[in-house]
Amino acid sequence: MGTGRAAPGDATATGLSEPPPHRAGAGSRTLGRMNDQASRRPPGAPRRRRTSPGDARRDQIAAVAFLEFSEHGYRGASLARIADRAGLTQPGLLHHFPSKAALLTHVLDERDRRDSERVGIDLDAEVSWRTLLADQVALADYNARAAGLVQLFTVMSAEAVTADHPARRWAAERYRRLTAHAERALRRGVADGELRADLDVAACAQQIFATMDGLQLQWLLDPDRVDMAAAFRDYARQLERAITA
Amino acid sequence: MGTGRAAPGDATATGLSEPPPHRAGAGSRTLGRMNDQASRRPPGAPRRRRTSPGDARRDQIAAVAFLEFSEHGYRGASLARIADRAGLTQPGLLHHFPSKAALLTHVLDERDRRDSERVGIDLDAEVSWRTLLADQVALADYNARAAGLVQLFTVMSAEAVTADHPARRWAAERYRRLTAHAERALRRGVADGELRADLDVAACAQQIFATMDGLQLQWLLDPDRVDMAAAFRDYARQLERAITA
DNA sequence: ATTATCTATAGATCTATAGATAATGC
DNA sequence: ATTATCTATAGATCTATAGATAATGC
Repeated sequence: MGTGRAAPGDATATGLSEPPPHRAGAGSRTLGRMNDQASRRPPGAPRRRRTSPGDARRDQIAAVAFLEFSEHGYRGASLARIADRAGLTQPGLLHHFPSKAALLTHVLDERDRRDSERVGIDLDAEVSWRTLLADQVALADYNARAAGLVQLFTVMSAEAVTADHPARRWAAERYRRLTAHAERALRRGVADGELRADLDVAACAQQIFATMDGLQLQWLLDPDRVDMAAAFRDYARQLERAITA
Repeated sequence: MGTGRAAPGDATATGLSEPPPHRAGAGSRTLGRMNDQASRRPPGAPRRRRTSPGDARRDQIAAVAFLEFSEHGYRGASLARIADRAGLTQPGLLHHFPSKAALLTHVLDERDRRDSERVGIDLDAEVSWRTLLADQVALADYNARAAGLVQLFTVMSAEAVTADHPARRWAAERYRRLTAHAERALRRGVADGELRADLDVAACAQQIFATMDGLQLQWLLDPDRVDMAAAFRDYARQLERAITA
């Protein structure tokens, strides 16, 4: 917060080295990380032990960056402030990540990767439409206790539509994966005769995540007025009533 | 775009002096504008004609600012660039608006005010639940042809949750008005026996605007894949099926 | 007299690079 | 030898203010 150098343990002390957990839709293991050169070893380089001191530092920086990006957005975030909170100088930070954009994509990819492990949602799995809805309801419950994570995704997704934003591809790709997953589940429900034959599968898939994300936004703006988890649960019930054959 | 001074007619030439139209929920006439000191005359000052040259300049600046804020967000927008596109210098711009934050709140308030005239939605009117849904469906159709306006609202609403954002109050207040309007309509439907007695009115009201805004975001990120108007129309049909008694 | 606009500038930022120095790992 | 970190700094920004000059309105 101040201008002075923070103690190295700063982020950890605030409980930030392992920030909140999950969020809407989780990530798939297959999508592959974006362009995060800094994390790749040169091909012929000697294989070092799984967790080098450098990796730990990177994780610490990423944990602080997660907070900064969620609190200020990408454009409002400052590398100097992130470095300060992580206990090093701003050029010191850029030794670990080549640029601000690379740091953001690392944070987002890492979130996708970890969240897919933590929450039990695998976007590549084939699930029934009931499982799909139950998973998303459970996710809404979970997210209601992870405001920081919800805020990161909400702010980044919307900021991503602005000009030359480094998260643009990430955001578009994320919705493509989420809706594809939902479409498969809904299509199977139609094929099995459980869901109405005239169901617009694409539109319905888009609605599910639209409702989730829209409720998250209203909740972030006014947590006392909006019970996100309850509202989404109510939506899931309505949806079931409307689409079953 | 370039660094050189733009010709005074620049914004007008690009058709910007009267930017897009409408958007989600429209505004109410009653809410009162935020803190826009620059537009108030000192109490005892001589009343001048309705449209002074200064007001025209303000409108021109606001029209360009509208574009800049929607393209870059509040934090990514630059007063120098806005001034340039409006054909004056950056200190020249600050003669008309005391600060960047004041310029943003003026743009948002002005949008709310004009949109309530342009689109036929009055948030203070008492309407039936069928009218409410029909209005929102019509709005989605309308918005599908007003990407710039949708982008301004989408970006500002989400960016508003970040620390010390000048649109925070605006965004929170807007959802409060929108959901209050919807709740009244739904409550009447329940009272008249047209809607299910066990309907969760608050949750349902939140869902309607959540779905609208969530679809708008997906559409902005991937306009070819997402047919926002169709998806919302589909949602409205499902909702009707689910909530009628 | 008031309003609009300009130049000049203060005072803070910002990201990224260059190059030196210290620490660490085989 | 490699990795981590620092100081110093380039080169662009940014918003906002001070104060001068031009244009406009009664």
